[in-house]
Amino acid sequence: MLTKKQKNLLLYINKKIRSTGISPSYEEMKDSLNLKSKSGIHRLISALEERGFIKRLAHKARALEVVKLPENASANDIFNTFTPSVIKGGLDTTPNNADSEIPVLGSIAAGTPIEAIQQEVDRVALPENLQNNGEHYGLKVKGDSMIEAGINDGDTVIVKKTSNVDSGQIAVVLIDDQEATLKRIRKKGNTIALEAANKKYGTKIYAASRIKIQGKLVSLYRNFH
Amino acid sequence: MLTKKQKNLLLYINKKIRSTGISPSYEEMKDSLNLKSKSGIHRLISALEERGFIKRLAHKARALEVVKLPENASANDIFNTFTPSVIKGGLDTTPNNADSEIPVLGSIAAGTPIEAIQQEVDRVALPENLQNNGEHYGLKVKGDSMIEAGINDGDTVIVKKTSNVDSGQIAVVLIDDQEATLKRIRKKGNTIALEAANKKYGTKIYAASRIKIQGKLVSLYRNFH
DNA sequence: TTGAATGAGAACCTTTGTAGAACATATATG
DNA sequence: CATATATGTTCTACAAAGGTTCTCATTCAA
Repeated sequence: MLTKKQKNLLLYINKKIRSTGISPSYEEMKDSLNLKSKSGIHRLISALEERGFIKRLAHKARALEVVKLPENASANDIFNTFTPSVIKGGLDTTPNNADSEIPVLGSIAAGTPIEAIQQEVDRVALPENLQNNGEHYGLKVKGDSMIEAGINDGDTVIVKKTSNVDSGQIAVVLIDDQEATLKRIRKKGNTIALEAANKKYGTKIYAASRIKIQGKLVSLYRNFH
Repeated sequence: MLTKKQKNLLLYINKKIRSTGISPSYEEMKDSLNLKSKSGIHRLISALEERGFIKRLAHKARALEVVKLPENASANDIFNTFTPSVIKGGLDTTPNNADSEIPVLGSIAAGTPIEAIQQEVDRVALPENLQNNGEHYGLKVKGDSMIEAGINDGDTVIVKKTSNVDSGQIAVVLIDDQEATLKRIRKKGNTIALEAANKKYGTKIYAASRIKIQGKLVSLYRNFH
């Protein structure tokens, strides 16, 4: 349904809105696509609107809204150019189980501002046994702070949205509404300890009021190349 | 409802859109079906539209949308018309999940006789980006010999059936047709070294003739409780 | 031979890139 | 609050590249 340019612009607009809450201007979009004239953007915007991907208020500044995203918004460029040499035995027929996919929201690590992880960077399939069992989202892991728990830099973790996480489990937490991190939590009275799984990083203890538990680690996914 | 060509084209379009988010052009579709002229594609597209499988915006570039897929697609149908390199028209998302699942064959570790891993113990969903890319199977990992590569006891690894594994990659190998193991391989002349990722276990070197490479590690799943 | 599937390529339309004028909206300042 | 200025949006125009549609000729298998 979309050309490459249209898709790139759509992803840029989406990213901009999700990370800043403000629509980009034509000027900004022009720069982001390395164009030298704004009129190209205008046509792309019109094409996106025509195809139902965005809505806009005509003649209003920065008044764009993303309605839907393209089927696959991630960097599967490798897959695109690769021609399989082995044929799989059984074909699958396929409906469309977009419903069983969850968004991968971005990278998480100590110090990541929460805004930075609101942006969808990929989509992964949600394993069947987790479907119908609450809302989930994916996060890309950055850094090695959980490496001794077998969670490596670049892994995708699947997190169940809940604030109900037992002491000793691994959770995504938000500290002071500021930074998001993936750590093992220990509840001790009115405090919560965040334990890294790497001797290089220590355990930090916070007042429970400073910590918001965003979700519980339920699954992990890694690709090898 | 559909001819072979129509079905294959439909599968190709679907795959392209789902994997890249961008509709293919007539030129690209022409190449994928090994046709020499775009006019054939035009006729196929019209037929697909007439039958309600796709929608398009007339006179717009790359403006196709897949509405539904054929009931079933067998490997034979594809073999007959596609050249293997393009095959797999691939459907990717899958309707009935059974088709997008792969067997988990049992546990693998040093010492496991090959028979022991022929038995299916579970099924897992195959991530979408791997679905059109060869035959895969899952294995439960037993033991800690790869722990420094972030592969823990109890993890499920997804393995692509192939004997084409580069030196330095992690593979499932069969030693003397007897035992199966998951190790990093290093090819050195006429020998193959199997490296564990755990200081407790050493590297073993075998004559290449004793080793059969069963597959390549492509992905890993873990569940937390 | 006959009909369906293929092939070539011209004709036509869309997309993209360029530039800049015209007009509307937001923001700053007296 | 009025207005100037800056920032944004919409439009026209032109050129080149890329895509789509069409007609007609050819091939191929039954």
